[in-house]
Amino acid sequence: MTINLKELAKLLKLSPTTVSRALGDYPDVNAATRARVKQTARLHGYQPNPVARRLQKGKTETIGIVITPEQNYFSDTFYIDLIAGISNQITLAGYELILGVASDEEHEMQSIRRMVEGKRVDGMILTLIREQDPRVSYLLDHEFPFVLYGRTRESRPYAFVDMDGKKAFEKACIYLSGLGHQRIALLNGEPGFMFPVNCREGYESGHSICGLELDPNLIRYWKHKDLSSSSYHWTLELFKNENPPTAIVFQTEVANGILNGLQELNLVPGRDVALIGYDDLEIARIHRPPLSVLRPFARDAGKRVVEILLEVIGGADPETFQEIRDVELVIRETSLPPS
Amino acid sequence: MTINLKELAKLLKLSPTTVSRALGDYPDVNAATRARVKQTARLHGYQPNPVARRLQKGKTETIGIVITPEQNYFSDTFYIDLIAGISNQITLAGYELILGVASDEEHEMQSIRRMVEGKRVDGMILTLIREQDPRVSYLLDHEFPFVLYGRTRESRPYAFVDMDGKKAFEKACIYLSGLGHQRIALLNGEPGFMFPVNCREGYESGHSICGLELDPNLIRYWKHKDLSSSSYHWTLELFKNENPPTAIVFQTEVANGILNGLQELNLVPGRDVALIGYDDLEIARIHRPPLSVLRPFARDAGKRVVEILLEVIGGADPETFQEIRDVELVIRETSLPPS
DNA sequence: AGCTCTTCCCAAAACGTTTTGGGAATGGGG
DNA sequence: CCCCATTCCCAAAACGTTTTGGGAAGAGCT
Repeated sequence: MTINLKELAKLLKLSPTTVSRALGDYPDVNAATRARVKQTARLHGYQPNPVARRLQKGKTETIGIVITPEQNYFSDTFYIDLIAGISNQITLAGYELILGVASDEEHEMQSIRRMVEGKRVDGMILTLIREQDPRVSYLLDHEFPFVLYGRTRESRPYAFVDMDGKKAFEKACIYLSGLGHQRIALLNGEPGFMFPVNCREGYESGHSICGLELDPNLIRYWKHKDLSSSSYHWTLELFKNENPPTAIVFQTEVANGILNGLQELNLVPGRDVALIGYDDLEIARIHRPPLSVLRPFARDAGKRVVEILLEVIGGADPETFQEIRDVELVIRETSLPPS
Repeated sequence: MTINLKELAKLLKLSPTTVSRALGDYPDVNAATRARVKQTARLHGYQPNPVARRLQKGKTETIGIVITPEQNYFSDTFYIDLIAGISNQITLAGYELILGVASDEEHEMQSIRRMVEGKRVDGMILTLIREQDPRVSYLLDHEFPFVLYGRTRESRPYAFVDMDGKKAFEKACIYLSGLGHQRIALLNGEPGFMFPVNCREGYESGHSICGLELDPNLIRYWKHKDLSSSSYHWTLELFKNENPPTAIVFQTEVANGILNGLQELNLVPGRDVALIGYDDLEIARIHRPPLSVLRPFARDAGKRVVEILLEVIGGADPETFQEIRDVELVIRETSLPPS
């Protein structure tokens, strides 16, 4: 049904070589023949067989990503946007995106090994980065091209795109402090991951910039595994404090837990407690009152990750691609002065 | 760094043919040599280059799926489980899953054409099926292997795995009717998709079984595009009715909108209005009170979809693979008798 | 010894591209 | 008229497998 190069060449009374080179816009083929080739190629809907092409080129033209839903990926629509951005850009480059799904760290590593050692991909994208991340060491050890969405603690140079979580939480604290809040709680992500580390740094530097006192009782960590129940739990705990917070900063993915907690306590978001979440998820927009948020641009970041990965695959120095992107503070109705 | 077949053969002082056949467990190679081959293959970490293998075999050993986040895929964790199940089974079979992300129907079709006509996959999996689905016609026209997760209106035979949405909503209505509810509302999915059609059928047959009267005012449709706001809106509308419902059945993905609506109206879920959602999403479990739900098993369904697709790719008759799976009714705290 | 049957192995072809390394015309300059 | 560029094309090799179609050696039988 579908035509291949040899048949197309026979049709055109040309050699496969010339047809291939015509389609590849090589300069050593006559403009007229090139046009003729392209014309009939289009006519017959010829598309080079990607498998044959990959074998010859020694490239898979494929990049891999492994997700771990159990670690609460997709309930966070932020990651969907990221993957959408990645996928778009990959398609634009004529590449393929292969997806692995792993239930835990062990399977995740297994999936990566399969892709890398099985020569199934030319490069990898990593997300949900941990402070000590075995995936990063593995890929560095194997000198395999990769880009992180996020950062890790690793002395060897590598490419990454990350959101400036530190500055984001700094901004939030400064803004809240400006409104008069003095007791700001941080409901932070699971320890072990890198992002919460940055959040905490920003939280602390924000406090120090504004001359606010840090109270360890106001910092709590939820768990990926039971996102909502742990954030609910810690919200209740925060207000058992003899000197409870007047504001909370957090990642929007746990908004539900926090809001449930506040409702339980008969505290009205915005009026009784100021809230600023990181990530502009749907819940932030549809909640009454709508939540103030810190907004990263995931789709754009996904695009950038792919651009960089393709450069790295092409042999560019990873160290030259380390981008930390700004995050916007969007004021809605849950960031008012303390009552 | 990695060894290939020819090198391995040279090491073993055997021909590539024999090595290949030894690894492939062909009977025409001596048991002792087979063992020796496998041993050294393992020792050197030999893995056949999948690209070369695919070229020779004329199979991509890859299957494709295209998702449309804008049509609210992943915010519904049900689909994550589905993809997880699919991915697991695909990996088990030694296949690859390539993922396309499309923003609308046009790009979706484009992505499918690329996979099919570009010979990038051996088969496709389709989800979020519409009543008239151009993807299905396209694949049937091209005699390309595929399996639907869901059903469509199409006279030609095809393979599918679907949840019994009809029986699910029938069950829900019968249960509610048994509790004494007489005014049951249906907040249904977007028209044009097949699933809501089944839901409605079940809703209606449930009513007819119980001898309940159908009131068209109690059936409303939300939109994928603004899931939460449209379901919020229709919840408010339902109670403007002079004879408002005492129960609502719906898809759990719109639970947030409904719960917000009820809160606005000062109606307590469970006490003032009974609720049964389709899909056991996290929100159903963490909400106070926890929501009664209809629970399909997505992970298992994903596994089955892949099994069937591999059969169909292998040449099996698609018509013999049409599975409609039961859905369990899980009673929690929002399905009490009317007050 | 001659014949057939197993058993075990292999050379060569094939999959569909792209790349390499020319080579045959043509045209222009001397 | 000869030589050298330039232009345009192509045959063959290569990518790394699997499959095809034997073939050699040895065993068993008459």
